[in-house]
Order: sequence, then structure tokens, then C-alpha cells
Amino acid sequence: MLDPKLIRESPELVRAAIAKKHLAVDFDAVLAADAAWRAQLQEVERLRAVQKGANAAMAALAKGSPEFAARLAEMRSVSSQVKEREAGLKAAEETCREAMLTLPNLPHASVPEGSTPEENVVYSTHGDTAAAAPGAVPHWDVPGFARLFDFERGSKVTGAGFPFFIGDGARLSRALINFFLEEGARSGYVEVSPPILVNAASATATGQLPDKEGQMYETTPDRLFAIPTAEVPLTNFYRDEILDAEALPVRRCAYTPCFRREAGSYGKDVRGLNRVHQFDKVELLKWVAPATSYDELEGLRGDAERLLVKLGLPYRILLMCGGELGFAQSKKYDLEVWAAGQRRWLEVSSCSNFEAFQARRAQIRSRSRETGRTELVHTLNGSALAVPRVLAAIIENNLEADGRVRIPPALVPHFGKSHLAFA
RNA sequence: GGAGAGGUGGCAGAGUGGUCGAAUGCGCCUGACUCGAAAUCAGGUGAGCCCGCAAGGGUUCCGGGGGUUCGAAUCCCUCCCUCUCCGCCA
Repeated sequence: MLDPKLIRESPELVRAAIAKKHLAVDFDAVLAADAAWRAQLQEVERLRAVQKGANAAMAALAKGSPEFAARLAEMRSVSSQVKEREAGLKAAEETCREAMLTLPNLPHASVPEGSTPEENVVYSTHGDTAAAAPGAVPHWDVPGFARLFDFERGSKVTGAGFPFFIGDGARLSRALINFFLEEGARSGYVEVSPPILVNAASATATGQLPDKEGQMYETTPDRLFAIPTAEVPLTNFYRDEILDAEALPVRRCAYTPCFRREAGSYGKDVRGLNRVHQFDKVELLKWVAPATSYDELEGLRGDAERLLVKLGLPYRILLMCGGELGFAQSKKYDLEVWAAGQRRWLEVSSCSNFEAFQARRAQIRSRSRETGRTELVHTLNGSALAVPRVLAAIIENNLEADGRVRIPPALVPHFGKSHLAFA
């Protein structure tokens, strides 16, 4: 949600933001809804002031006195007016709130123009993609792949996109999780193991509801949602709370499985480990002082990036253009790892600054000790990293002539062996 | 799942229809005293929204929602949560 004051005072900024994100939003309707709500609010508050003034007077009068009876009759009429107008006010408020929720976050000035993936800016590229093994094949074509990643039985047990990880497949997945968490801790993020089912209020605060309801798995009869990312429980940890400004930035990291229905994404990107409905991921999250959030975004990107460096995988960083930004994001970097066998880039991390957009929805503020004032914090999050795609990249980039996969040295202490075998 | 108790400001804890955003204590801030500190004394100390250039004014909030009433922290309904005991269980 945007600051209502900004919408009223600088509507041109909001219009420009909508245009940069290439969204179709009826902004005039938002302005009208806001104006209507304020007009009704003022009238109701005026009537309430009358009511309150009379209360004190009536409390001082004797119950049976004629003065009391007169006042009572008068106030009955005011009371019914208040009730009537309050109903209208409530409707106006709801209309206004819904209108406000259609407004996207403003993109940062440094975000490039554009509406398609091709218009994302390649911010930097690292490692040699050309030198990758000439005989590299997509990970699903490696002999023995199905023994470590059993999609068929996963389909039988649950459904398509829910593979079993077996033997060294499971072991490498666990090693990556462990490596990511250890590195996160080293970078100052406190490890958290959050709930992986969340309620509707939490899903709304981070923006999954109402827009993306169909993308989440939902449980009945409790109406809890399987998290699509640890961002949801982590961000909501401080929902409706006021943090000590001196304690910022607060850094947390969490490993969780993530669940995504990926409705409507049937196509060629779904083979093997590229896109599955349940996957493991380590997420980094920061709550920061507004003045520092863009520096913190660079730091966050660096924290995620370092993992790819340590794993020795070729990767690149994209600065996402306006049209490719999520609804709630002000600026976003995507980290993509090179999958040598598929000869394509796989997104393994998204590092975003949400500024106060999520914090306003979730009511997460900080209080300065000097001024005593509260302000909305800025939230940032990023994957570090998504496990299955990194695993796929390791297989494709490190496959040796004998059919074994060389484990990156940084991972060996966690994996316990220098090679993964499909046999 | 069953029975009972309870949800009030940063914390503890009063308040059972009227002048209550709410006593009191603790904490915190400011001032006095002091070389300084402690102790003591005095004062201050919630959040949001609307109007206003501002000064300031108005209004909402006592777990959430709804109701009764001229008026609700207080009465009624409903939902949520916490605690204790019992049952079940990794």
C-alpha cells in the first residue's frame, strides 16, 4: 500500500509509477474514493463531537429531570443520524481501501524502463559460460538421474512436480541448505525456523492475498496457506509491532520448503528440477531504516551473490525493468545461474527492496529513541538460494566424463564426499 | 477434543453504564538537589486518522467483529488467542 498522503499531494508521481510498471489502474477512481471517504468522515466526526459534548452534560443532570428528558430526545435523533451515516462511512472506507490496494509500489529512479524480460538490464556476468563442458547435457538426461530424483513416484504419491530426492540427491540438497544457512549466519542473519502454514491475515500483509490466491495451496477446514516463500512468515513475524530504531537493521534467514501451484505455467520450462511445486529455499530478510534501504539492497544482493561465487558456478545479475517488477517491489535484482547442459540461465534468487510498501500493510514500524517518533520500516528480502535449480546447475556444470558430479569444494564439508554418484 | 479462568497503555495491575484514553506502581524522559552518581522531590511519558501553512482543533482505539443504549473498557451475541486441569498424540 502507498502512503495516502503521497497519493493526494503528488498524484503525478503515482501516475508515473503506474506507467513505468506498465499496469492498467484506474487512478482517478482511487482519488475519487479517497475524497468521498474524507468528506463522509468529517461529517460523522462532527456529529460525534456533538454527541460527546452532550454526554458530559447529561451525566451531570438528574435522571428524571425535564432537562434530562429534553436532552435525551434531542440526542436520540443525533444518535440515529450517526448510525445512518456511519454505515455510509464504513462502505466508503472499504471502497477507498480496496481502491488503494490496486496501486503498485513506486519503482526506484534507478529502475530501467521496459515491459519485457528482454528489457531487463544485465548488470554483471561472472564466470565462463563458454568453457563449460562441451558434452554437457540437461540434468534430466544424465544417466541415473531418475534414481536420485524420482518424479514418477512423486507423481503417484502426490502429483506432478513433487519429486522424491533420494540418496545423494537428498544428501546434496541437504548439504546446500546447510551451506546456505551457515553462510547466512556468517553474514549476520539470525537463523529462524518458521511455520510453513500461515493464516489469511499474514498472506494479505505480504501481498499474496487477494491477488495471488490461486498460486497457493490452501488447507481446509482451517483456511491456512502453504507458504510460497519464507518471506511470508518472516515478514509477518513483526506484524503490528514497533521495533526499536537502534536495533535496525534486523537480519533473519530461514530455510523452508516452498509451495507453488504454478497455475498456468505449463510449458517448456518445467522439465526436471527447473520448476517444481515444492522446493527448498533459504531466504534472507531485513528490516531496515528507510534512509539505508538501497545500501542494504546492495548488501543483500552481495550476500546472495557470494554463495554462487563460493560454489564456483557461472552466474549473472539482472536489474529488473519497471514492467518486470512485482507489484510491491521498488527495485529488484535477479540472480541467474548458468545451466551448462540446457545452455540457459536459471533464476535462483530475487533480491528486492519493498521500501515501506509491505511495512504499511503489515504495520511494522520503528521508534527512534531521540525523537520518540515512529516511522514505517523498509523491508527487503532475497533468496539465498533456491535449492533445486542450484542443484541442477551443479549437476550440469560439474558432470565429469565418468558420469559422476564433482562437488564444489565449499560444499564438500557439508556433503561429506568429493563426488556425487548416480549409480 | 472436554472443563474452567482470563485477555486493559512498554510492563504489572485497578476500573462492572456517564465527566475514563483510562487510577496506582514499575520503567522511561526532563528538571531540582549533587563534584558526579544513587536516593529523594517536581513535572512529563500510547498509537492511528481527519481538518489546518501553522498554532491548534476534532475523532477513533481497553483481543477482533456485531448488538443494546442518549451514552459501553463496563451489558448481550459471536469469533480469536492465552493460561490451568483432563483426554489424545509426534
